[in-house]
Amino acid sequence: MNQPSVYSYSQIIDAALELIREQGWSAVSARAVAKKLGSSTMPIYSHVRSIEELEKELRIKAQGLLKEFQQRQYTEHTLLNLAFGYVAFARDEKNLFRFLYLERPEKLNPEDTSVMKESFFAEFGENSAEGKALKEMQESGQEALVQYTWIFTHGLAMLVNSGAFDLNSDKAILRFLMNAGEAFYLWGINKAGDDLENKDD
Amino acid sequence: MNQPSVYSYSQIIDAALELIREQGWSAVSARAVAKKLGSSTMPIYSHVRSIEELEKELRIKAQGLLKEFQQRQYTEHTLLNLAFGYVAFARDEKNLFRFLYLERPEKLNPEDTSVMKESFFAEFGENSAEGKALKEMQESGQEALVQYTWIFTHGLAMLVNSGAFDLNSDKAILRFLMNAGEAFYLWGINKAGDDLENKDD
DNA sequence: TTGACATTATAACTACTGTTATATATAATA
DNA sequence: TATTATATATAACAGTAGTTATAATGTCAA
Repeated sequence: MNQPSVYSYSQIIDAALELIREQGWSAVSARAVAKKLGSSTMPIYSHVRSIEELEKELRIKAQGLLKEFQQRQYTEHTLLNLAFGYVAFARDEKNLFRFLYLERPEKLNPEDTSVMKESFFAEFGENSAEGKALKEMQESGQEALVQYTWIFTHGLAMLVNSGAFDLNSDKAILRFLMNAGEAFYLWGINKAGDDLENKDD
Repeated sequence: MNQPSVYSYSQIIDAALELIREQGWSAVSARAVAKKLGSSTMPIYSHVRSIEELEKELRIKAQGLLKEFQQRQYTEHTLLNLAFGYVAFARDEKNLFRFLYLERPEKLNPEDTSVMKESFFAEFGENSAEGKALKEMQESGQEALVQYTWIFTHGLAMLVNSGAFDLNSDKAILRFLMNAGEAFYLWGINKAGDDLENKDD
């Protein structure tokens, strides 16, 4: 009794995402997506209530792509993979990264840090000497260690994204991350539960 | 032979800047500035060729405000003052910071790092033991040290700006910065001119 | 084949933008 | 005082945005 839609939901999302990739979020409009799709604006509005809703869907899709970057096995270290994936995404998908975190940011979900913490301990298991030392750190010290790594990773990603740092080679990025991580780690061991615990005042 | 203008250049800039402060760059338009000024759009165009030029002027003005933040003497340490001022600006002038570095970024001027490096050495003068140790580091090691500090500062500023970290107290910000700086510094001393020098491959 | 209905295209509405042409008012000069 | 240059206001132009009313199209069911 009806007619099959010729433009699918995913076609629309993909077209819009491609627009962000190529020209950034500011290039996304109902008409621009339609043009990319070779249609009028109507198919878009039949799959999505508004442009605002389209934006939400695009954010979900983009976050999925980021997740892919972060879940690849660049190294043996889970935490390092997460951090490197984040920076590589900022470098290789400049407009998507800008869309997610710079131009149209929403509140950073609290998971971001807790996930990093988990994988951090998954990495430094009970085998390594580092793992043992880490376990002896206070809870607050552990959290702080992950926080510091996260802050540094975020900073590096922004600067690489903006072009302030031109890190074409993956090795260079990895070295930055490893060096910083090592610095924080060693510092944390020495200061374990010392300066770290009195966090707010 | 002419009439004194009732709306001055600085009045216009200030009105526009206030708009950014309150509602972000996206709220700035010829008509919006005029409304804030209680005038028509004409006085704006008599002082400024276009909105694009207005944006340039606003960026200069905003950068001046950032500089003020960075030049205050929060502590004894010049580098720490620079870093803290940057983060405090990101926290206290959210929309101005977003205007400068997030929404409408331009290429980061290379000075940013070189300035930090200079003040870094001005701080750790020849008096302190740290200063001496620092001098013994290779040139590349010194640069890296400043880079790492800069990256961390940038990351912290972004996260504080976005609300991911809610650091109301100056002390908390200072502790983050000092801890990270100390970690990098100690790490740099140990590794002096070791891993640090082979920077790109 | 015909009727009903979903999908799509066209075009319009409203609201906003930067910019400018025109008109008005005002103050300094002759 | 009359003239003239300038500042400002009003209003318009062209372009864009989101959204939607209307019309055309095509497909399925009877």
